[in-house]
Amino acid sequence: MGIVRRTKSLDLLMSQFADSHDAISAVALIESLKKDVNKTTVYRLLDRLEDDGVLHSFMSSDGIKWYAKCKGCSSSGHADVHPHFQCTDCGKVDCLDLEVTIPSIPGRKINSSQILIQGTCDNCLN
Amino acid sequence: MGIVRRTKSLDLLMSQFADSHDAISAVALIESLKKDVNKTTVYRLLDRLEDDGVLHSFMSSDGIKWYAKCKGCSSSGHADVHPHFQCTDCGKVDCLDLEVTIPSIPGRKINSSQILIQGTCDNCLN
DNA sequence: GCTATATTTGCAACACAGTTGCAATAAGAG
DNA sequence: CTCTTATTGCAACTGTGTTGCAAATATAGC
Ligand SMILES: [Mn+2]
Ligand SMILES: [Mn+2]
Ligand SMILES: [Zn+2]
Ligand SMILES: [Zn+2]
Repeated sequence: MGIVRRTKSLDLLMSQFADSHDAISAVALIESLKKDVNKTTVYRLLDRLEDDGVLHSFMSSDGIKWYAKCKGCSSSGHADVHPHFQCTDCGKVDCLDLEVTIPSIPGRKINSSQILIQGTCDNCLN
Repeated sequence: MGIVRRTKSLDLLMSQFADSHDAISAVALIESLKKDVNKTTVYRLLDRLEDDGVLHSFMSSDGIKWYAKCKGCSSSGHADVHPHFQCTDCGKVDCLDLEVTIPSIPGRKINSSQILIQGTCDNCLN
């Protein structure tokens, strides 16, 4: 169930991701679009965009969902796997272009892994 | 705000963690204790036990909170940092005794990291 | 451009994990 | 045993996300 029609809501939502590669929380998206787009629509668009490989999502440790643009993913799968970094000072969350190797675990089959790193971003360090 | 008094609720809760080192979700704890302990009490005990370094917690990707026993932690800090593994077949979640190295990131200070690995557990593989 | 149709949307109501205020209960120090 | 204070249960609440359904609208075909 991906995106079929190019709607105003879709353009408004995607424009939120236009300027940067930072992640944006569903809650923040709903807040900044609330004049124009119903929250149900925001959630539904996010779901479909994730299905399409346009956005990917992850949970922060406080249980809220974040979205960011994919690079090189498609509806057949998310190939763009990477850790995420949350600044505990300013709250900004972004995707890290970083390879973290998960050692294989005897007797278990690993399908995916999510890494959330917390700390202070370069903006907040200075 | 840690645990001060040895209560019946506390014993009942801790007995859930007695037999294994698997993680247990807050939701599952509330369910299995519901005859004897109010859910508010369960949440409050879990908070305090985490403060005391007796339990540690983490979120699974569906946004629910899990708890497991600590090894060598105290109220002054959680030292026992490790990845968690969730079996997508049977739902079991456990702590991995495994060191994963997070490379340092230029311009950022890392304080903590959470790693959640998903796959199939040894029980479900056979 | 118009029409038909399937997709998308908004709304209200809901689900569900977790929290809060407060009065009642009970641990345990003395 | 008594008193103080931590703990508990309850009911009501918060916040994120979901669902059913009727109304709106994108767009393919003409
Ligand atoms: Mn990302
Ligand atoms: Mn653990
Ligand atoms: Zn920052
Ligand atoms: Zn399993």
